[in-house]
Amino acid sequence: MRITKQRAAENRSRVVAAAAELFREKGFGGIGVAGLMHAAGLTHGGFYNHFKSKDDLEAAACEEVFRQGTSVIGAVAAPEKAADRADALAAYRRRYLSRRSRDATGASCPMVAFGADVSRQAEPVRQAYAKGLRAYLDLFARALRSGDGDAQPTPEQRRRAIAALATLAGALSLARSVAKADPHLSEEILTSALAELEGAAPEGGGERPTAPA
Amino acid sequence: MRITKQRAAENRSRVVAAAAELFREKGFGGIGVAGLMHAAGLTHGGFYNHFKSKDDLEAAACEEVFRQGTSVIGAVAAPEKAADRADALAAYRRRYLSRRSRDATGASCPMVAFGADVSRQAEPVRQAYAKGLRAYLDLFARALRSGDGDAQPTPEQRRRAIAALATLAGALSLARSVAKADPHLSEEILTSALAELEGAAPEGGGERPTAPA
DNA sequence: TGTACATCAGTGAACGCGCGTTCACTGATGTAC
DNA sequence: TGTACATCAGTGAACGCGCGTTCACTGATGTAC
Repeated sequence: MRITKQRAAENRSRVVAAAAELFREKGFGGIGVAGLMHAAGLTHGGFYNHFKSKDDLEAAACEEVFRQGTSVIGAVAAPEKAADRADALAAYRRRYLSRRSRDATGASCPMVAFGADVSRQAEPVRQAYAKGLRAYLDLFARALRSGDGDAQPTPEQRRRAIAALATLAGALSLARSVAKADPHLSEEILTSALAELEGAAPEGGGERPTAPA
Repeated sequence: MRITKQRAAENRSRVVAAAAELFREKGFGGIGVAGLMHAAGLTHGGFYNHFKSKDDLEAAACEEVFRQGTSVIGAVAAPEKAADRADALAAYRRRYLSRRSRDATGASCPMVAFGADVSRQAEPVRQAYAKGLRAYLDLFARALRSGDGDAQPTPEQRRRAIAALATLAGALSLARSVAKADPHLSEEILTSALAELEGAAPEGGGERPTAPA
């Protein structure tokens, strides 16, 4: 039952998409080859027509997830005017630290979904992850540059981008880890981190709300 | 070959200690019952004399790891004088965001080691984790209170404690995830987060190094 | 204190199960003429 | 354009393996007298 080359490529994409969702939701070890193929509407035997191994798919899924992530943050970094970027960034923070985003584990950002596991995976997965994170951080730093022109972010802006990303990812991870067992604490974590980031005015022009008057 | 009750209790402790280390290093799914028992110098058959299930040991290991963590942060929160706490906190941050701590995966803080996985584990594990995190956060907020007396931390100090913890855990997690594939980026993440936290002066009395003069 | 026996922590073989991977097979697609 | 055949994506059974868990057994410990 040979099928069209185009159809085969679509099938491969569906497997990668299913993996991108299910690996984030259940972890790399929490879903098997058979389950992934089934989620893509196929049987498990054909898996090795598309991928060298499960590791290979993990790397492909990692790339796919970062591709989505960089697309989102790319839109935040894109506006010409600094004020527009600041607005986009503020909206991004609020979305990132929302209950909706906390509970959408299958659509999560890769840093939170894969963070603890990626260093335990095979080398191609780690390479794909590192490459994705570099791209993501470069864009995030660009989103923080303060001028209206095309200037690259300063080292100071890059430093703050890294710290802000650590706070975002750390807070989402903490909030998610206690979401079921202590919803109140989970909420407190989200709102506290958000308040800190708003107060710290990552766009470089604002001031802390609690700063001495 | 029945053994002393005291010896049996010591054996149980050794299994929990091995699990606390190996679960952090390899993840809950990365080490099996047989491997854990072997690491404690026993054979796997006796496992169920001490624990109801692997889940049960996971919860016990989680408690153990938080017991260690709260002991460390408790020492930071303990000093009577605010300046002593500030010094202890600064030392804690530098230790937490060091290469040594990044590479010591088996001795890691539970937020980074278990963060992504804990919400996928059985309920007792999530309960143990949530209880541990509450205790840890309470102490961390106490470490940030600014007065010399016995005063509880203010809501503002608690908020900043949560945000600082998110930054610490997020940065360590990011740094660890790219440690092998991109050591330079890993280092940059550690130093950037540390600089941001030093600048933000979490003890409440300092000022940002980049604040307008 | 000494004796007799029940208890139970530890052992290692065995279980059923799900995993990643391999394989012979199918039959529509792609291609050579 | 039509025909003949090689290709190869997909199927489902089968593989070896490691996992969590169970079990009959051992023998020193703990206890009742």
